[in-house]
Amino acid sequence: MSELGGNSREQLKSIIERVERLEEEKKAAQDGISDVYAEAKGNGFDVKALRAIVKRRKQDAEKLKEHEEIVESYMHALGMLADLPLGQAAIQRATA
Amino acid sequence: MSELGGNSREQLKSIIERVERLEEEKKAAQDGISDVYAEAKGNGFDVKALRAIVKRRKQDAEKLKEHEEIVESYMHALGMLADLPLGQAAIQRATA
Amino acid sequence: MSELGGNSREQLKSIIERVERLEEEKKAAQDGISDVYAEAKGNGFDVKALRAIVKRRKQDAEKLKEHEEIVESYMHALGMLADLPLGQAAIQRATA
Amino acid sequence: MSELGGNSREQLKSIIERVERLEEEKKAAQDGISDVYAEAKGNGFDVKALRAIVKRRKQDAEKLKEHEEIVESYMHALGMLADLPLGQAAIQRATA
DNA sequence: ATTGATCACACCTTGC
DNA sequence: GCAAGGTGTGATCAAT
Repeated sequence: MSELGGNSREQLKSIIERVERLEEEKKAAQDGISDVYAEAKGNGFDVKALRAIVKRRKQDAEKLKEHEEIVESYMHALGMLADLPLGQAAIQRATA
Repeated sequence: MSELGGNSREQLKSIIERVERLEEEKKAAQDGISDVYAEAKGNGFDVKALRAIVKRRKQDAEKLKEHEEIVESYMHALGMLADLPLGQAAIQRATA
Repeated sequence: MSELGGNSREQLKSIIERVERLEEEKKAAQDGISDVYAEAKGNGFDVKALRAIVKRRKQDAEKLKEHEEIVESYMHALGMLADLPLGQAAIQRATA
Repeated sequence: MSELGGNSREQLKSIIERVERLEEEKKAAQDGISDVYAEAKGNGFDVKALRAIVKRRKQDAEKLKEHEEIVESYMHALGMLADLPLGQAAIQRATA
């Protein structure tokens, strides 16, 4: 059967501790979210609608990011043209 | 259509901001976990085994026991599996 | 551009047909498995446990043993986990 | 610990047998696919290209199915008109 | 029922 | 050509 040397043993302990620490943080964040919604509900808000808003905003952010990456790639492709007048025009067309 | 007064509007803004802040923290924690495992893998650890350790430690002892008892009872009901094709094959391999 | 003679064309057709036929069979088998589990669930069986049984039986005994030895050695290297936060908590729960 | 009565025991055995039988079929199909490609390779075909063809044909089939479902829903929506002259015209427009 | 994470498997690619 | 590591896909699982 395989055995772990003292060095690996320390590493292992560190890994487990770090993961468990992070999982606690993750759970804390999730609990916080639940709390916020619970409080909102107590103040008369429609929690389902709130979740829908958050969801939509996240999707919007993703879409924006995606778009910016495309623009980015265009910019890069046009890179060597960027400081010339006609290059400027091309960039304008690509990002319009 | 329903409208929100200035007060509720402020509340709403606060709710969304708090949730989004917490979701960022949650994501950061998850990313951190992935990073730790990736690093561990780079150091030669068996990530699957690491996950098994964390899971085992997290798992409610009761629930785990329950699951294992069900599996156990099924195994028992199958008479140690000896009369099923794959069971035969497994036995062959084990005794080869 | 490369062209296929009549002979190769026939071969090609045969290859595609055979692969697609086999992929249909594969999918049918997968669907059948899902059906069996769904039916079992309807009869009150714990599907997760059933999957665990099948998995355990399928698993190469060697490989399973290997995995468990790694987990084992990790557990051992952690000195039975007693000095980690979640380990403490688990002990608390177990002895409550 | 939970025990299974004789009736359930029979059911359980049947479930496991059926699943394992289906998994064998699934594996046989997968192996057959690999064999076909291997044979094709031996006959000078580019396996990667063959896979691409099969993949594209599957995608096409899915797209077609999707399209037909939409048509189907239109047909259904127009259902009560289907046997009247003007209804026929509407269906033609919807499925064009 | 929906979503995100994990897992298993087949595939591809790189290095030898 | 093969073995090994990375990638992608489909299924399962957990949490919501």
